[in-house]
Amino acid sequence: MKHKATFSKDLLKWFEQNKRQMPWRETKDPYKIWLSEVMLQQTQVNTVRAYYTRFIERFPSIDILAETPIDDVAKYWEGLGYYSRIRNFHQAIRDVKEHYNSEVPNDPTTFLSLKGVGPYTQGAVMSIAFNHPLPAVDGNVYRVFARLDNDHFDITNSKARRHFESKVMEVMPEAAGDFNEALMELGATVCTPKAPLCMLCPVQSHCVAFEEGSVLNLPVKLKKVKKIVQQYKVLIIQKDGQIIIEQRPETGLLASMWQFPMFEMDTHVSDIEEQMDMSLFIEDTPIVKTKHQFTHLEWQLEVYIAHTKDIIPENYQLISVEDKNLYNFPVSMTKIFNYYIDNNHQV
DNA sequence: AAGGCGTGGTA
DNA sequence: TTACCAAGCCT
Repeated sequence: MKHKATFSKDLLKWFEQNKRQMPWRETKDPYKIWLSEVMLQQTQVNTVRAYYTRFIERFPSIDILAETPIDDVAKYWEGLGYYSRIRNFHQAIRDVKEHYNSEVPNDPTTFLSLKGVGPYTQGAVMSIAFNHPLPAVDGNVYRVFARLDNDHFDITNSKARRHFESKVMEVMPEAAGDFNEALMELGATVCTPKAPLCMLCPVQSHCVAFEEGSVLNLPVKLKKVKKIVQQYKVLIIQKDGQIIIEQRPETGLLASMWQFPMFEMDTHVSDIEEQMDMSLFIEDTPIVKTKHQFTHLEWQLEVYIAHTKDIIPENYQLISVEDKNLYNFPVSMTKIFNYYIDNNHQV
């Protein structure tokens, strides 16, 4: 970010003048602030408002909540989603009554140990209620700092939270709670994911992504692609002291590379013989089972020794083990080849 | 450490 | 319709 020295002051000034009214901003009660933070996890402000008000009217204090059975409490969470939140919160509140004299612990480490309190909730409650100088990094903060610093760090990476926490701490002012709230408020109302209001942004002059025109590309969030599992039988077919290989198609996965003939796991021997136009004797048990990982899929391979006396069709190649360096094999096949040699399965 | 957990809103 | 997003945490 640019002008690091004045960033926090500019943001706080904007927040003073633009913060939205919310029920939980009308109190300094740590219990109520905590409740609001739990409700706001993965849930938008407009959804939370009504739930928060009803909940606090019914359970205005830690003692009252702690003394109510969980099933009665859970009724006040119906429709809000992520229901483990209320079970964990209720358990935590009972712990607070039991072990901390019904007062929210004014100690970040103790507070973090409570059920349902993670790094975000710890930072948010401790800074807003007690002004501890801790970061409270949520999705908004990822986005705001990724843009301020034109930072292309992948936010799905497990190291992302710590990465952005350190950025927050570099500019953390004395008013920690207000600053954390201001960052989230900015992300929720101005520095939004799809249609950010950069022309209204109070820290536009600090924003490198705005300068570079990369705002809409940030933050970087790599797509999670489900790995497809493919299971194959791999045949090492022996004939007259040599073995059979084939070349893969010119396009696609492992284009034009060589491999042992392989067939989907549930292919019957008769179908294999028909496809290869050869008669085969395939041994009953695989000599080895291996896995091979690609970016987007996984091969699970069972390797079988087979024998034939037939003429080899033209689309196959009969080679000697010593000639394997003359052909281009992917790692998966090289491993099988080496296993085959090292374990004396040769003819 | 990657997946599961809920619901409502938006493009 | 589908995909993605929204103040995360637990296992």
